[in-house]
Amino acid sequence: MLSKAERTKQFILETAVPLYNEKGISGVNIDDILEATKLTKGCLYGHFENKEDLSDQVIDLSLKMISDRIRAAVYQAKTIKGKVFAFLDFYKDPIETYISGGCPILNTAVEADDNYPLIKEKVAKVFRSGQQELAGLLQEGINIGEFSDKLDPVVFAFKLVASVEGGIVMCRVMGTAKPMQGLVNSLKSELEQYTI
Amino acid sequence: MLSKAERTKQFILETAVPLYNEKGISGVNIDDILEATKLTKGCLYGHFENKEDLSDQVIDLSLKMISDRIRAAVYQAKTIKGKVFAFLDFYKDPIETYISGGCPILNTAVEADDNYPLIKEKVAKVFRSGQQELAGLLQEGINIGEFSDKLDPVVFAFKLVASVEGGIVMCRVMGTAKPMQGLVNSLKSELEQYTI
DNA sequence: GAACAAATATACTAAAAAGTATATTTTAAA
DNA sequence: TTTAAAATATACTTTTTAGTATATTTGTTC
Repeated sequence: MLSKAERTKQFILETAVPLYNEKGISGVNIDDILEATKLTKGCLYGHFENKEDLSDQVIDLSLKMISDRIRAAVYQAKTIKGKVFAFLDFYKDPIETYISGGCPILNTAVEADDNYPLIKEKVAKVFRSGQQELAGLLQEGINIGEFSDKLDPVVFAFKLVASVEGGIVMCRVMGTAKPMQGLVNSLKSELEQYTI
Repeated sequence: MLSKAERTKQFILETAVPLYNEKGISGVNIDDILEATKLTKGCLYGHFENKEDLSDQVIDLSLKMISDRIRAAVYQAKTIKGKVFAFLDFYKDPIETYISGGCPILNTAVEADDNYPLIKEKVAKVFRSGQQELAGLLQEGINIGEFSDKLDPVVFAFKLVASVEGGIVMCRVMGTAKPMQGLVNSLKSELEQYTI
């Protein structure tokens, strides 16, 4: 069983995750977190050195949560095509996202890019490994004869992730999930073209 | 000729544009701008009511600058296909962007989404009109027989913008422009498939 | 080129945010 | 169930940032 302190720390991190995703690292302040958790400064600073330490751990958790969740969704499907479709279906509704505020990978990428080199590198790792897994999946599909070898796994994997991530932000800001359906369908039928 | 004051105000706005694009609205502070412009508070507050007013006008300028620039690039090309390709080529290098820090439309979208409803609506307008223009272009291509009517202009326009915007962020954070080339080529050959 | 208005600089105050010292409460092991 | 250590709350200080009052300088119009 977790100790009281461990549970409190986890509670702070989990409560902070959506706040950070919505407001961004520099947009969140300690008082926001104290209000959301109903805890006090003394308590919070007992678990984290300073705001940077907190931010760092919150982002770690956000990236882990979303990565795990996407992997779980993909894992469910049986065929390669099914797995790719599951990935695409994951963000079917870009308005009500798993973590409130959109995709924490992209949100963090945008903010970390020119401001937080360490966090930037973490996000890069997530993108790289996600990319690699998707590309590996597509390559496997080619190997077992599910897809034509005309399909470039690396390029298509990037296209899948980039368009979904961009689509989420666009839908959110325009206040409609509809374009996402069209996008996902288009990407699915693009893959269908390579299906043997 | 512009008055001294008008020139100073414009200078402040133009100097602030890349700062806002890199650091985000809540990441920029007044002192950053004073340092970059070598001006003083008295001067800055002579031109802007407060930080919100400044932010608002900086974002307006950023969105206008990037929109104008993309339109100009697209305008150059003669054929419809050429125009779409020009759009895709615009962000060939996502590292060294027109306005330092990536695409201000997407960057602003991410931050404004849950925090600045007025700015969010401005970004939405930019996305909507950009979308509409691209879709209109594609529709025109279908009308004049340049593209097959199998092409869904609205869906493909969204796909173009979403994938490019997502691609920019991913490339920036991973520190490589390469995947963008593959993406752009893939989108170009996708359009080629619909070319008669 | 004087003179007045407009623009800008200086030096300050106010507010917001981060961080800390210490008191109090709670947990959990003896 | 007592007690010492750990966790949390309170009340503060420090730092950072925004904003303002006023002095000074600079443009521009006659």
